[in-house]
Amino acid sequence: MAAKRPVTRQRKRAAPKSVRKRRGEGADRKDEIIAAATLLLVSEGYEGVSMRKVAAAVGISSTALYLYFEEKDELLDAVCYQVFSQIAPALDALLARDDAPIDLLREGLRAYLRFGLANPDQYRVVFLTRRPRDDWDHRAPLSHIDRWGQPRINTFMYLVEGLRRCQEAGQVRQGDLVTMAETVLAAQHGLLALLILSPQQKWSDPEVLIEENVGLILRGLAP
Amino acid sequence: MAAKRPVTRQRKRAAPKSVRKRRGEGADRKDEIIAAATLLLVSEGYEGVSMRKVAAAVGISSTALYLYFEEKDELLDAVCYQVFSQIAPALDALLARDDAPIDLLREGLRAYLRFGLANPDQYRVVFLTRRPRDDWDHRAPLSHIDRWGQPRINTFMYLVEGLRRCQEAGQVRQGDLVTMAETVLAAQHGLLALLILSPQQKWSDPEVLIEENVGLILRGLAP
Amino acid sequence: MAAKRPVTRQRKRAAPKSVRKRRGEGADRKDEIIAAATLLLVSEGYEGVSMRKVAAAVGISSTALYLYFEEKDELLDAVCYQVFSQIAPALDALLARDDAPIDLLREGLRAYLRFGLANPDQYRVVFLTRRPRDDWDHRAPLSHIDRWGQPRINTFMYLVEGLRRCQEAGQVRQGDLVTMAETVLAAQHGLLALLILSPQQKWSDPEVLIEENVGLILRGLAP
Amino acid sequence: MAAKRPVTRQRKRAAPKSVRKRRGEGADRKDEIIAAATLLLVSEGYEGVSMRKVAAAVGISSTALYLYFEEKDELLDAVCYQVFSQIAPALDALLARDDAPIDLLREGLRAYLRFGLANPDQYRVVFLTRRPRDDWDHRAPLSHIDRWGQPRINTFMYLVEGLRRCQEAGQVRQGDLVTMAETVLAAQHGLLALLILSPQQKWSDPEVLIEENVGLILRGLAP
DNA sequence: CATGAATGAGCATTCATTCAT
DNA sequence: TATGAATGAATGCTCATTCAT
Repeated sequence: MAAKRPVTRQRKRAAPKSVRKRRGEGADRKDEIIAAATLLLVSEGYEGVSMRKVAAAVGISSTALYLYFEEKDELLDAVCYQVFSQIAPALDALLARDDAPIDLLREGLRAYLRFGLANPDQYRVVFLTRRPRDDWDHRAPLSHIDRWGQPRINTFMYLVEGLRRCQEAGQVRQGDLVTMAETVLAAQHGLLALLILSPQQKWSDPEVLIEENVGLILRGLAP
Repeated sequence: MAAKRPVTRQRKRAAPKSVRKRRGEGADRKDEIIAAATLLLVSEGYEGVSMRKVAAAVGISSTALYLYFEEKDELLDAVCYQVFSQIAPALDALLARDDAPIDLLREGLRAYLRFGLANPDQYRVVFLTRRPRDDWDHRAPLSHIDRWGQPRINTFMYLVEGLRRCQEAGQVRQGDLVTMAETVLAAQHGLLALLILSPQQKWSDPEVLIEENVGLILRGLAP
Repeated sequence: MAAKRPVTRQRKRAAPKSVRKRRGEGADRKDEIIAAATLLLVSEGYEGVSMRKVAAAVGISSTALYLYFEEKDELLDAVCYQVFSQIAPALDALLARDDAPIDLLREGLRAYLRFGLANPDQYRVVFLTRRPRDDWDHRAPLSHIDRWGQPRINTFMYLVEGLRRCQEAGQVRQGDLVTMAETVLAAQHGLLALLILSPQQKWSDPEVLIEENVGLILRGLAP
Repeated sequence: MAAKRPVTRQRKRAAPKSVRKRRGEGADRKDEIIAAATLLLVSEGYEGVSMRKVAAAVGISSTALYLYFEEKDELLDAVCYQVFSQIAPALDALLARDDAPIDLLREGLRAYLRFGLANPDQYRVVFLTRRPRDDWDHRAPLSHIDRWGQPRINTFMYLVEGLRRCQEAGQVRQGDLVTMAETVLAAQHGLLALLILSPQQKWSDPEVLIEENVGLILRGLAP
């Protein structure tokens, strides 16, 4: 029933908007919008997010949305980025601990799955949707500035780093770190994909699947 | 009072159709429709498939679609079934061989990945698309009659069966077969999902990833 | 994993017509169609009658309907005529009895209301719908040939005749018979209109309303 | 309720894209829409009213309709309410007079018929059209707030009140007021229905029919 | 007699987006 | 900064009807 954007539209986002915000009000409003959209995304799912609904939720006209975001996709991007940036601190903290690397890896693997299951819609938007033009690079440095000048954090690199430490500690077999990380990521990603895209299936208990997944990966990585 | 008049009223529509679309040829037409829908599904995603677009692609009126499929979901079902039915024969052949179970499992795992990579669009259609209403049960018996009385083959059960034989032969650790199969499936599915949904990423060489994936899984499953 | 049910779904209508009709069955077929349409009209209401549904109910293609009726309205006409012709015998029988005219009138009034309530959809189609072109004359003779050469019976004239007899017997006040009949008809028609067009209203019990209606009319007509 | 459409609808097609329709002016636009819908309802019947047709008649896009009415039913409600609210004042005035109750009743009965005959289209809209979902209650108090919080006036209750006064004055027979009112309403309604829905019939003179109708009713009600 | 295939018009409603103010 | 008004395109689906066979 929902009408989608006609065709694949060009991103006009090349030039940053540089909204001049006075007294910080701009940013607040923007955050409000993102919050409302996030809520919608979470409660109604991807297709349930429409500009009208977001506007209604915030209490402004839909037109006003376009003051902050040039188009729907930009808003969705913002929502996802905001949510995903929440996982970084956890992984950061993990990396800072001085437990055995293998234990940290295990916890990191669990954390990733838990995060995905806790934010299925965002995960879906970011990782399970084919976007016409995808400007993301999983091999980018952990922390960097993206091509639109936005600061980004690359979760994949946390995994690479975790594996590197384990390798150094002799707790993980030798081999190319990136390939290894890709394989591990895939194994995790697949579980999330199944659980998120086919939620109506009678899968085993998520907690059990998490443990099985992490277990399989760690045994598979053992030297 | 009297009952009413019979008969002749003005014809509303007089104009004869000048050019007719070519007539359909029974099953051929149906296949044509399925093909067009598949193409659309692949190129525009689930939400991008509308009855009108399919009709336009085939070159018939959207109304005509309803001659062949009672509703949109039925058409989509047909598309998926057609794609899916291509996987089974290969797995069937595998199960028939009498090599060591672990070798068959390894080959099966490779075959699954190769099938996915060889048919990325179809894989995406069936396994990487969220269907609002999904009537499919991954735990159904390998060969069974579905609720519409149609014979079905369940690829997931090939995996369960392969694992069972390995377990019996002591080549795979003990544990719940279904959970184990789900975990293995996830690991494979994830690789395909990454490669198919983000083809523009600079992933490692597919053959290498296949071997890494299968290797990780088999080591992870070892007793 | 399994994909979905394929292709052709069961038609709801189970059996295609088993037996071929032989010669002279044409009229029967027509009656069959009328019967099916009547059933639909009654069970689903006016808007629920579509050519497709009628065809499906009879077990023929919708195209075939057009062999018997040039268009939908013609079929509906036939349905109504057939139904309304059922009231004539009852009124005929009434007229033939030799009770006191006033008693016959009373019974006739009741019969009309009961008939309308028993066939609300037909009543609605015939008397409560404004048809673009209405070729009917309430002052036509009781039994006559209409302009298309069809035999017709004019229920209004039963009323006139009933009133005439009462007048002759001194049981009804003097006055123009047609005007009087129109007034009586109106009083009855109005009750049916209310009950039929606003069935969800909490009207008093129909039987009570019938008696009240007939009572009001008879007292109003008294000399 | 004259057609207030101000107008200039001629720019329908001629206008190139850049030329905008004249902007609406709040309530005026709403009234315009109601007027157009009323016209359509009157000329094509309930089923003939579609949002598209209304929009086309007003000269705006069908989407714009939803700016003023949340759904079709809401528009239709507005149409009926607007029409209906024209009857009340006359009856109100009547009730305020202190003539003999029976005389007021007689005048009220005449007034009702005259109103109907003077506004046949509106009468038809409100009382001779079957609404799939009808939220009106003829037994509601004379003046009340309906379920949408709108003030409503219930003409039926004027009749009940008139009858009550007559009963009290011993000028009308005893009996349940509501049933009696329903019967009287029916008798009047029927006359209007006949005259309005079958205007091409050769009915007796309306003035004569009015007097006959009122006479029949009053004699029928006499103690 | 009958059908299978097809059509164009129509339905209510939702969408992202624009633009003058 | 914000809005009210508006739009074109799209959605799934049903309708009466036609026409070649």
